[in-house]
Amino acid sequence: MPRVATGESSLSRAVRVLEAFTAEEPALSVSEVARRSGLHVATASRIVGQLVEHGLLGRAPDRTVHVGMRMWELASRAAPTRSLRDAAMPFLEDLHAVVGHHAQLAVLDGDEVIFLERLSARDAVVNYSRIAGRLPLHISSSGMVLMAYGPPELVDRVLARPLESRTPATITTPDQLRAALEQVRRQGYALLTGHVHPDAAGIAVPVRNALGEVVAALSVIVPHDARAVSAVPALLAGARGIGRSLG
Amino acid sequence: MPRVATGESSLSRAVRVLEAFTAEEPALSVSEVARRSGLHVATASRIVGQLVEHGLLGRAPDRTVHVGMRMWELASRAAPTRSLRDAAMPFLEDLHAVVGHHAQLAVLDGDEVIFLERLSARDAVVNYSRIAGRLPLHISSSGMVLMAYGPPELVDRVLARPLESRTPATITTPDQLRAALEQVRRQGYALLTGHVHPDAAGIAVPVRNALGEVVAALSVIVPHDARAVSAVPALLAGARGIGRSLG
DNA sequence: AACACCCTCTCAATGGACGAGAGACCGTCG
DNA sequence: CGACGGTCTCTCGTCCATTGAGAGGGTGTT
Repeated sequence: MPRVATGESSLSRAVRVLEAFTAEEPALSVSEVARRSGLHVATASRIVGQLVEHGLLGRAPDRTVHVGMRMWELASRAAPTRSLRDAAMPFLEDLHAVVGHHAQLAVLDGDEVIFLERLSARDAVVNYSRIAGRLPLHISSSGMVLMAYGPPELVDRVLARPLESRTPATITTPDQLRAALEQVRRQGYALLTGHVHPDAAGIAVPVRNALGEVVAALSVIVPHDARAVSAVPALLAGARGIGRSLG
Repeated sequence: MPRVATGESSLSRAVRVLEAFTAEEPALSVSEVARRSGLHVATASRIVGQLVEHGLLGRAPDRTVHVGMRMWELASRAAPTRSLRDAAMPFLEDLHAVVGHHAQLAVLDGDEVIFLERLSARDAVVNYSRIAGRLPLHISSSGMVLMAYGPPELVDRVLARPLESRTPATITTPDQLRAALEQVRRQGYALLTGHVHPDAAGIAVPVRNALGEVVAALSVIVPHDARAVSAVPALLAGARGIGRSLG
């Protein structure tokens, strides 16, 4: 198309532009967008201009660009997990009210957990997960549940790459992982203490639909102490409620 | 570009494809996408294919297409209203727990209300609003609040077009609207009974940031009876809390 | 078997997208 | 002040990605 052939569709470039925006830096200059997306500044400027026209991006008075309302609207109104979220919300609220701290709903996407919803108390322990945020499967209790009840080849894929370590407590060897998954299946829940953060414990249970398939993980993050495990019954009850609501 | 000139950017076509998906019909065939977006089937097929490759759309085993996880992820992780939603969530939960039925957070977008979040009880009265759904300003209590405290020209723009009517109680004349807005400003809250649905009452209050600017509306939908107005203090308290959290 | 869909591939033609460069603008520093 | 480094957008010639028609293969219904 230009002097230098690229062999790439113009739609890909637009997606690269959209991918430049993160939770940490939701507002970028055009130059910054160009840098992150690896596009020529003029190209980035043009694409950003078009996306702004369509409302997928928005432009602030200081000329910085951010994800637009329309983008959020299009993605949210027809989100693939809308029915799951709707079914889960009341139970997530109850769980949060009873257990406090963080209550979360997560699903499997690719070989990672993605968090659909999170309710947090103001004085809660630290939590690195965010809504629409991802974590490696072996780092989070939700991920352990999804792995334990997921397709067998999933574990193989996860083990095909080195297990990223975040804290000294992180599972790092295949044997540890397989043993931990076996324990999850035996217990019916996953309890990870200090795997994300030294002072936090994550507890997750599977959410099953009417067919008994595990479609999500319901979890809480609480302080790492002896009472942590007492959240399990509330989690199990919530997961059953969600499953029933899924119809 | 082809035999027939269009004068339209190819990115526009991709956006048209994305806009084909709605909350009512989140899964479409390629032909249906083509019909809704006004594109040639071959073109729709190609664009859908590309969007699926990038994860913005997903394809089910039955070949129908739906909005993809990645689309939701990109839109949600850097959503323009993320900080507002995060600040509001705890108060929305409390409000919902106390008042029951529906508790909602909405902002102004264009000349419409768009709902950012909604917590609903299982046995709640009907409610037509959805998350990422829109309503005309004069139809919802949230819209009335946003109009009452919004820029003056907003009311003019709304009145420039005929006021759509949903139920016999809907405000339909400019005089009614201006009087109602004046009342909202006097009272500090908007109470709409039977404007969305005969048996439902909507009550909304403004959410102000540290500068005193109205940035959102906090509202509840409750059964239309004498106790409805008793939700006002809880709403006002919640709105103040959200404003303080916005920092 | 005929029909009515559906989807994707191929194809030639062409117009929209490309990157370089220039110009406009801003704020800062010496 | 003027030079400078930074931003962003516009123009422009080149040219390849994009386009719609049509074909071909598939599926499900009549």
